[in-house]
Amino acid sequence: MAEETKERILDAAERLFADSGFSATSLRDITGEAGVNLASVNYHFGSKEALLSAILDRRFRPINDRRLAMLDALEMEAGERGPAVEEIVAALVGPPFESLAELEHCGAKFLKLVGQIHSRASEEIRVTFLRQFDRVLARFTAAFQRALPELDPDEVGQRVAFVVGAMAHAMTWGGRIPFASRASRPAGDSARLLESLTRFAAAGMAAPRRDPIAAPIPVSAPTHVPAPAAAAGGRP
Amino acid sequence: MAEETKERILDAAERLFADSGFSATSLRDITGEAGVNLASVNYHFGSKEALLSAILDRRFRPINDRRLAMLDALEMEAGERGPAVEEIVAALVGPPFESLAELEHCGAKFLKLVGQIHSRASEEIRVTFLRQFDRVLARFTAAFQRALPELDPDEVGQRVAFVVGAMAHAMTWGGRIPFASRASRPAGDSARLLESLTRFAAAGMAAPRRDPIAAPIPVSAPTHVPAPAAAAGGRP
DNA sequence: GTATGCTTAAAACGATCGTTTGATTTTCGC
DNA sequence: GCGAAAATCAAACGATCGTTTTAAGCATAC
Repeated sequence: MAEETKERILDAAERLFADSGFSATSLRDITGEAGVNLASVNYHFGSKEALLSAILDRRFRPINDRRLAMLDALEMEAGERGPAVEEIVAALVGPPFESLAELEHCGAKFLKLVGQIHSRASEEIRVTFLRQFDRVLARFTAAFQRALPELDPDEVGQRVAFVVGAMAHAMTWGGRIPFASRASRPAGDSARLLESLTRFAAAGMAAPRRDPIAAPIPVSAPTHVPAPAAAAGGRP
Repeated sequence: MAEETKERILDAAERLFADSGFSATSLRDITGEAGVNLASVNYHFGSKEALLSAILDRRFRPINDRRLAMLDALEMEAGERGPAVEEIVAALVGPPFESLAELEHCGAKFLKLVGQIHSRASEEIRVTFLRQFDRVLARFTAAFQRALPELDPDEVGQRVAFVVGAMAHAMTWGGRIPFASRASRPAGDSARLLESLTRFAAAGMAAPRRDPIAAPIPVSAPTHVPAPAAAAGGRP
């Protein structure tokens, strides 16, 4: 019954962390939900932070392994020229959604937790856990740079960050925007969401490079836009 | 000295919430940092949650006002045909970065906080605060749908969500990916980041629509990808 | 000068937090 | 069946949390 207790704790904590956040969830909430003793968490995991680390590791290890395996297969197949942008994007954003489909309702809670970790991670968690992302994203960034040789490498890195952000947001909110009205629209299944995200990310990654000569981009209309109300202390 | 105390609290709380999160930051941390009395928070704002609400409102109101003003100007200028995708994107993602530049170091902390709110917001905060985003994004989604008439409206909505995610991630992490190595690379100024984001988002928004007839997208190589280690309980 | 309204100060409140303790029960190789 | 190891349990620990209370400062209007 040892392993069962650990998994019950992991499941309950995963759901509660995703719903209420790490700091706002108490060990008593978790053990109460899991139906285990309060001291079990510290017995099996050592501390509350170590529990969070175990949650993230349990879900992300297979996802990242699969990402790298898919990238390996793509590069093996493409040979010298390297895989296309769309293929690399699919290898990056596909595995999390496959896991989501496999985990059914349970996985959805985990993806909400992922979104939190992306924005708020204590120093301890970041160094011990996100290290595996380091190697994943380093490899994917390199693959993108080879597929987009006309781009500045730093530009590629930034665009990878944009893809990660769009992916994290999509996983957290299911492709919807979490606002008051129309918040509960079904908006299609996750396969549809994955396809939209892949298409969006591939187009964004392959966007034309900044022309170093001509005007950069029509970033804002040349009309004068009246700064509204000059709130929050515009420069005096 | 009344207004000064309130602003000192707002500034300190904004920074601490961004660094450590809402739940992990105590009122004693805030008042200690601000150099004011502990009871001042409850006196001026009523509660800790109301303080967070005030922080978000102070920064976001001018940003959203400016977004809508820019969109107004664009639509006024473009006439019947409506503004182009790149222009709408610029009106959506530009104002937060302009505020970032104006606020100097102070604003950077706020943007980190924004990323947190995007993923972890209590029910109370969501309904009272995010309502203004509702009207902003409704208008921008409509503008995008007019600029991209060949796309399914739901598809446009999803892509807007992707843009929001990429933007939130970029604002939180400054266009870098928050991982162990190379975490402190300067990666250029915020103007460069804004331009990259705008170009990426515009290309993603204008991605070709899913062809309802042909094969959807080469989403994964047809080669067999060995599921690595079958970790985390592949289907038995 | 005194009264009044707003703001700050210091202290304490009850509650809840993560963690630890020590005893008890269960498990399992022998 | 026995004894050591593993696991669970109830209870408590010290600390810190958000909030409240009570008193003191300090202007301005009478």
